[in-house]
Amino acid sequence: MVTPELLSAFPILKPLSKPVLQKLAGESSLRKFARRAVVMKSGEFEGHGCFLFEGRPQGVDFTIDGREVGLYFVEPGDFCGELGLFDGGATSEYIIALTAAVAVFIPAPELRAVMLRTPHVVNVVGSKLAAKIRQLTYQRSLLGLPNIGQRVCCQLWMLIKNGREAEAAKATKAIKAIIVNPPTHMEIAIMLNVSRETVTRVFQSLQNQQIVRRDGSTRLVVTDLPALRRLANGEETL
Amino acid sequence: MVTPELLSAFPILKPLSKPVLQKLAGESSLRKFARRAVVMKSGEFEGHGCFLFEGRPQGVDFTIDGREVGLYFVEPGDFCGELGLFDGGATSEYIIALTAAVAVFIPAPELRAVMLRTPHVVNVVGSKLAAKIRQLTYQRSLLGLPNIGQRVCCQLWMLIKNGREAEAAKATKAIKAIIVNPPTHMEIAIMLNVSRETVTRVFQSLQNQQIVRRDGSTRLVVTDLPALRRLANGEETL
DNA sequence: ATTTTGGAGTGATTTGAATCACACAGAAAG
DNA sequence: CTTTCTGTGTGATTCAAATCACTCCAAAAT
Repeated sequence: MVTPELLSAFPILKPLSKPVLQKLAGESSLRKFARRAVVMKSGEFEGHGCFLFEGRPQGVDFTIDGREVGLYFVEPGDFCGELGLFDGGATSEYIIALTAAVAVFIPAPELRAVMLRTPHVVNVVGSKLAAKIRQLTYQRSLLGLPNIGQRVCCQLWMLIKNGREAEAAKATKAIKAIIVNPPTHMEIAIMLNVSRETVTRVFQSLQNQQIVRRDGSTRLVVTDLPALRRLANGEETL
Repeated sequence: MVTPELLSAFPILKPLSKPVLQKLAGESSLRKFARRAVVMKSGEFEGHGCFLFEGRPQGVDFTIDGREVGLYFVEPGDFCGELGLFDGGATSEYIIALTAAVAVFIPAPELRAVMLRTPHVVNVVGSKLAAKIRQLTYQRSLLGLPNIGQRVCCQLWMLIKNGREAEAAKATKAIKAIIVNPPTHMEIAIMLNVSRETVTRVFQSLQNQQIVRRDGSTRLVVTDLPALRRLANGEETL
């Protein structure tokens, strides 16, 4: 079902030797998820590493009173479920498929064994944890922004930056940018801890000022990147 | 100046072999810090691992408008500056010596090389990052709570739990708990993203209901732990 | 022994975002 | 080809927390 070739499609697993991949493949399983399905559950000990092929699931958490808190997105080629790899602890969030998704699951203990023997893998996983910490720290600082318009603009800005890191330097100077499959207003609202209506109103305002434009339902065009940057930096207000 | 014996006083470094410790010791330096000195600066690439001997410095972050946010404390025998060890990236917070502090500094590249060769060390550092992620995630979910009283109570509850993890099981049943050196209202306010006055009013309310009591300026006594728990869980409202 | 400072407590007022309650379009499902 | 969702757009209303503008207190600093 899962072949070593399939596994080596993932950057992190690519440098592994044939035999190791072979063994991992034997223990892995391929799973498909429908929209809104739960890919990974929080609170599960010794779960699986989840390597994503298709889809764009979101990491979410829930508050004590059951409200959803959006944290991040997982992109194809990336993986999740790495939190328990070092300490065997539970994953802290749920991963939910916003669209249909396909992923390879590798049992955590096996993955962990391979990881500890392979400096490269350990390094990638460790770097990912570090990146997540930076991301969470940043996200938290966003929530501290008193101005909600600014919050939304920062989030948009981040979506653009993360969307194409290679061209980040260029993108900073460019005037236009396109966000494909942008999060829905609801999803943004959950991430930024505001109501959906408020997000809609911010977008309305951005559109009136010709800063963003919708292009069908799958594309969001930012037509005035510098203006967005100024708003995100708080130099201007909506 | 720094001897291998000194290094092996740290649990994480203890399992390392003599020659490795010898080499690390040669590259390390011992530094002393006065009260209020900056032990580690955020945003520094390829810094140092910092192993603490004496003192109890605090990890702090700053809000956009420059206010300080207390995050956690580093205890003797523990270490900090681990965020950049995997990816060479920058630390996300400042570490500030609240009291005089003594620490060994090991350059990050050297520490990193040793770490990648030693599964035990990699494991400890990785686990530490994972724990931090769990903590940040929880903190993030707190900010999603619509009821502010609940937020404050959750934070208090966490302070109690983290204060004495060993007795956590017992503490859950106990009726009283003492928080030594509690954060100021201002600090709580910044952590929870509310105004200082609001925190004061919540505390006022908690005191009126005989749930907490102040004992001098350095101690906060929780006199009705179950009530606090109910408030934190949202079973009751202030 | 004062002055200064930083934290805490408290009312009055304001405000901005949540909530409610819709309407509407397009996509997916029947 | 309807019907049902899901995502979005928009006004009216409400309300809780921010802000403001103070006082009070205790611990540092001079």
